[in-house]
Amino acid sequence: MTASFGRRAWLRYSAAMSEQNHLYLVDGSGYIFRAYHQLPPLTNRHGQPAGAVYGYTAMLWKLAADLHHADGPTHLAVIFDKSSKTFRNDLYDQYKANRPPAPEDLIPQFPMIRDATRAFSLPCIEEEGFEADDIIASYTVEAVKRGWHVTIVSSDKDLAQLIQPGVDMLDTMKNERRGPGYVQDKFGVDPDKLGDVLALMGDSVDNVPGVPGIGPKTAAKLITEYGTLDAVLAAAPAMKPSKMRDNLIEHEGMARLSRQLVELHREVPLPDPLDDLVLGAIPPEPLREFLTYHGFNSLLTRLDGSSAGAGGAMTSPNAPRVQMKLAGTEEGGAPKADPAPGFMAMPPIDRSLYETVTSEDALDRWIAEARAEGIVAIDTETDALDSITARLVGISLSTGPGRACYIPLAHGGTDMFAEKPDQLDAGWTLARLKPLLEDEGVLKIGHNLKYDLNVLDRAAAGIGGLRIAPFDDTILMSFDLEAGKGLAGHGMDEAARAHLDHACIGFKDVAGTGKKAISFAEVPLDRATEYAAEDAEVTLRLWHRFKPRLHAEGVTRVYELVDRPLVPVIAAMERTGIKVDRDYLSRLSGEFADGILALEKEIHEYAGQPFSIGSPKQLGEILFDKLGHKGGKKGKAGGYSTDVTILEKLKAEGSEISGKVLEWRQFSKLKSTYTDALQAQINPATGRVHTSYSLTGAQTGRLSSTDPNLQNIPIRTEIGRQIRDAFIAEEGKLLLAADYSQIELRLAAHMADVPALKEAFLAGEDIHAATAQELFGRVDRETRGRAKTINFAILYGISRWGLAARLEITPDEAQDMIARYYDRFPGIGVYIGDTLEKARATGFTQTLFGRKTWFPRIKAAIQHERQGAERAAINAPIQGTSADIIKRAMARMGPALERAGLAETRMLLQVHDELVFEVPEADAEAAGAVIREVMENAASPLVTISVPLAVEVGTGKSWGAAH
DNA sequence: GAGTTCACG
DNA sequence: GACGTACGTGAACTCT
Repeated sequence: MTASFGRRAWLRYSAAMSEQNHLYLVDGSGYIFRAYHQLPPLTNRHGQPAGAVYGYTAMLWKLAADLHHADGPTHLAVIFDKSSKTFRNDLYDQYKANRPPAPEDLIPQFPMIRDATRAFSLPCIEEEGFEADDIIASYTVEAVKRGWHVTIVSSDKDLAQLIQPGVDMLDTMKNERRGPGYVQDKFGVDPDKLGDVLALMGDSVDNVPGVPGIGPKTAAKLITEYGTLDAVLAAAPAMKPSKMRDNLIEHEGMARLSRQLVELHREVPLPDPLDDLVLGAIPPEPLREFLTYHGFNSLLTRLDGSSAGAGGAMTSPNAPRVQMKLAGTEEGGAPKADPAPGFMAMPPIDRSLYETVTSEDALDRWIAEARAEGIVAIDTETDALDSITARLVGISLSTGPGRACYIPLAHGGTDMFAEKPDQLDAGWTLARLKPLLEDEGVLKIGHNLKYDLNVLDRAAAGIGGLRIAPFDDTILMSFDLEAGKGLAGHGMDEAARAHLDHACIGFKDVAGTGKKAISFAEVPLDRATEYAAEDAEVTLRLWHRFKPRLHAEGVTRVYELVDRPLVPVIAAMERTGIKVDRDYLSRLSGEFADGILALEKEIHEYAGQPFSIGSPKQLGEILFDKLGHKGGKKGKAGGYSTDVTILEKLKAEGSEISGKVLEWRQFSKLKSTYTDALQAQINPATGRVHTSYSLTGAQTGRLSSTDPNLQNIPIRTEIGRQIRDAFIAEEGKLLLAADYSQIELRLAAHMADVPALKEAFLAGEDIHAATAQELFGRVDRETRGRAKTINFAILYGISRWGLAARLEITPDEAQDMIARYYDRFPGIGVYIGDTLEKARATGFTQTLFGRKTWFPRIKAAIQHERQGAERAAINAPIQGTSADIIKRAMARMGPALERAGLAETRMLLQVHDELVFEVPEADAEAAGAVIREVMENAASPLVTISVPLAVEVGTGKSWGAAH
């Protein structure tokens, strides 16, 4: 049989013999966009964007693999839109006119997707002047006439008009089959009435006008009631007077036009006869070639694995079916979301390829290679975690997959007489690398480059320091793409696991842990090379993953204009540090110690026994069990809660021991967290304290500060405030503190567009007093205080219970107050509603600068989790915009000061809405003016804020005095 | 390492 | 009817 029949002929014969033909019509064009948006923006082996191609290929694979299933395809074709102009544009020139142009990195994928189709040897159909929908409709009509089953592979709701007995739809991305019930569920009518419903409701995506004010619900109601669009329009004048009636009459023409636009053209001449669409053996060779070209390795593996046993695929008509079955169903047939480890644009990481660079020639080779590639990832190895004291131990570079090296510089410890491995001189190496690192034509990539910048700049002090430019930072890319999106952090190991499916060698694996831990300088060179070079290669690979995503996901602006410029700025702030008065702190520590001792005695006397006051467990037992105070259990572990609100309450009820415990807590907090800790943090070499800022620590885009945290130095109480006086200026200089006044409320007024609040800010009024006037009709201490609480509650995402607890009123009263606020400040309610709606629809919120924060729990089934996410989502755009603005100010500050001849003014600290500078006394006034100017105008020109941003500036010998 | 408490914006 | 109450952080301490 095979000898006398051609392949196609046989297939036609075999299809005719099967009991039930089943035609699959794939909406190729519709699929491209969904695959593009739903899949990560992968690149293929040639660095071309290919995410949509991969998604599409995987989907075809799965469909073809279903061939053998009872309801699988016997015939299959992929239909594409040929051009953007169709007969619908002649009907209505605005049709699809609001479509944004296809994303830049999608355009090259269109032809690649047609290639994919051909690689599967599948018919690829398109027709000038018609949309894919019309061709699909026409094939459907023809197939139904012949009694075939039809499955339309698409998620386009317009195509749901074709659903009927024997015709269904398949949404492969949601893995959902849709019959008539789907249309009923979703649109409230049968598929044959769907066109009328769509005509009434319109479609903003295709720019089908419809009738204003009529959405899916009303449209379905009308069509159900009157039967057809014509009947609805005819009946309109007789309807009871309403806006809807008026709209139906006024927009009758548009409704009829919309009907034509959504109508599918069902009589397009079929470009290929139905029988030619038969699906049979898929020759493996073209497919293999295609998969190999792109580097779709996971699919390639399946192809090879499955065809190995089916040798005669090309000659035996039965074999191909077996082949595809094996190929496509081995994993339950879900290749579409397969982030297959094999689908890396690059070969797997192979640590045996790394080179240890110990000669000048070898280093020069690597520098030349970096120049040739125009791109190099860099990572430094040191002997400590903090970048200010850490000593440079080695540098790793990577110029491409499998191309990475490690340059040891200080291995073998510090003992100058000990035997050390052969390695290059650090000073010579840095001098050699400097031109490369500063070469405008070579992009440098780091993962948390701020760290490397600090280490390298200090190590290169002898040669005038080191800049790195231009650069990209993959930790910031990760943060800007996915803040809040599940990953705990954005560190290299975690990022490599998440995005490269690769487990890096752990630091512990090379250096050990606990007592046996050794410095990286003690790690043998072979191990050190594997570890360090891997980090550089991983950084480079992460960059390849992230770079195309920045644009595709709309975060280029925040990355390039807000976060990335901050890296050298923050690095410089960390290196500068701030002077701290050790003697003063030591005196304070002593005073606090005395206070603690005296209080301890008193507390033990009240308790009638000694106990550990710092233990909430013991304290709870003393207060509630022994002394009989009431306060109930609260904590998760069943213990008593003894926090400040409880103790304040007890104190107000006359419990003297509670008051003493509060005082004791304040003293011991101040001593252990601040006066003692801060002294220990003074860098002996500089006499200053150098905090470390994290640019990726806070989901909203704020910075965070650690080791020590200089963003929570006391200020609210008089005793705590004394600690601020320990932060001082050098001789002949002053500290200058510049604060944004009420920046978050100002942003809320702008973003929610609240007229009353905006006016108050424009008039320079006391905003809490103005709020009190508006809410309570009078301003005094009490009403202003309440207004202030409510204003903050709004920023934080209000709940009646939260507000009730703060104001010590009932939740009902709090609810009334919230309602009053919404009433007096229209805009707030709308803002909250819109923000939540968008967060639920997209999964993220955005700042005015485009910063995304993801809220995966916004749809959590557990109420309090969901509500927590909602509150955070309400706050994030405001807190995040504020963070963006001060970051813009910081990035511009250095150049602005320099232009003004104030280069000696140094920025030291950032505390969310405050910047602290050290300035020569003589320059204080001029610097204050420049700083204010930069901060107040930091949003523009990127973003225009409709309320002024006010900045308060103060100076003094200490931070305390500068406020 | 989790839980509690408390310092900041 | 209970949930645990505001958003974002980091550090110190206790106890398992």
